[in-house]
Amino acid sequence: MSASTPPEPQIHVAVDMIVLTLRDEQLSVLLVQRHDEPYGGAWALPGGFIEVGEDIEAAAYRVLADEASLGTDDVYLEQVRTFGTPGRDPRGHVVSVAFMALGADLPDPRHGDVVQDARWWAVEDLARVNLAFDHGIVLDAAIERARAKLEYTTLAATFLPPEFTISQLRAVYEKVWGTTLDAGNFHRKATRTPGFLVELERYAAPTGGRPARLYRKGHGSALVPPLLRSGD
Amino acid sequence: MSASTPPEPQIHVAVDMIVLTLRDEQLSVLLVQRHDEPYGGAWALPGGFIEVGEDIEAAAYRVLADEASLGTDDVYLEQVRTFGTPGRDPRGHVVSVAFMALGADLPDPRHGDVVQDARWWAVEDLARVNLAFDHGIVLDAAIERARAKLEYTTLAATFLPPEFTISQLRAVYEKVWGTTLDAGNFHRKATRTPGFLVELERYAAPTGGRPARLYRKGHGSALVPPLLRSGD
DNA sequence: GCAATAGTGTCTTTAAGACATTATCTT
DNA sequence: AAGATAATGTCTTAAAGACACTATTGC
Repeated sequence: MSASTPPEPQIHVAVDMIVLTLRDEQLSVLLVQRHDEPYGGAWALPGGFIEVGEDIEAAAYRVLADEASLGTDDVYLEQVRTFGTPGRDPRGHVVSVAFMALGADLPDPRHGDVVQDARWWAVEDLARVNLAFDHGIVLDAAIERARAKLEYTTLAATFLPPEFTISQLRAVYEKVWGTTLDAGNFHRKATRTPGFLVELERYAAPTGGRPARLYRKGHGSALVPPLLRSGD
Repeated sequence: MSASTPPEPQIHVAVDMIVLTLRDEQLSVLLVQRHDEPYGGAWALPGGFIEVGEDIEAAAYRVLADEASLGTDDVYLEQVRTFGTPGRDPRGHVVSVAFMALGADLPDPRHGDVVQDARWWAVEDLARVNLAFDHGIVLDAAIERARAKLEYTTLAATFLPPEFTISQLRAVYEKVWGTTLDAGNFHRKATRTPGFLVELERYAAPTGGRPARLYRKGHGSALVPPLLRSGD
């Protein structure tokens, strides 16, 4: 274990990545286990310091590549908020720009060079996880952002492969929101909202029932009127 | 945040304030005129560097006090986004956290110690203004955030004094969105949305017509279902 | 045939859009 | 009284909720 550095008279800028995907029907987030102090043994969001002259988004993609083996095309990336309360990192004043990264069925993290232990955690199970720094708050902000954006954008499709069925799309909403939705009403909403979906002439392999038509994400980004959670 | 050691040459962290209010029936933003290079003579968002050990929000309030004579209770403050493209400030690598600050009928800026020239600009007239740095982009992001938040939150009331009429509230929407709304339908929406308004037993001084009932902001923060711009 | 999944149709309810109408003030 | 502004009411339309029903597969 390396000797702890004394706090320098400098503000450091970092990125924290909240990588979300659906795995085994569960909304899951990628966490890495810390081996150094502070918070040795605790789980943390993948992150890293921004270098001088480096763009914030570029740093975010760099961390995704280094710590999650994810490329630019694998995820949708969006800034969530910047956290900079002085005491949040005991080593010094660290200002962190939080990003959420959403992707379809992302792979298990490779162990190796940079990261020792990294794994997906179901959001549902996070109460049992000891999170480093203020990462619990950061995580909550990102998850709430993702949940809210499903309401008024077409972002749900980023959790799915390029071609998908309406049932899969509905499952995204249900898993991310933790609710159930009426299949018929959801079908109507999804197919009649302009720009949401592009109907294909192909069908998914049947799974013990009528084969489902395949769709692709449409070009629209807004869902007007929105699809509200409130209705349950 | 977990991996590498921070680099030597510094990244500076700043806050940029987008202070919005309604003045003379127009959505307006506070800008300060620069006297130093770079961008000497151009107009810029009020802003300042964060000091080591200083909270980001605290820095935002400090800038509001110094450059706009505004206190904590005068405005609603919300983080918008963080801008950090390396070339945005020719003097070095500056990462700026943008905040929007919304207030009711904010006063003219005092000239003096810190700021030489500061004034309110109608958002409508901004096309004619030479803006420093990337402040045009920052400003656009904040204005769009404010416009969007009127749709699904009760934020419109922050542009008004504690007690206000429904017509004044409607005017907020109309001026911020640049649209007109049906008075009757807006009245229905405002009064029947739970948590939006608290009805008072008092009336505004009549202005050549039936006196308008006074309302106070309710405790709700969300507007469900939202009040969409699309309808115009 | 039956169970399972996908998709459509129908009725009801909610809420918005487009007004007309009434209420209460100033002049 | 006329004009202005505020508030309410009514009719229509859009869209969601709550289903029932049909369609197409595997077994």
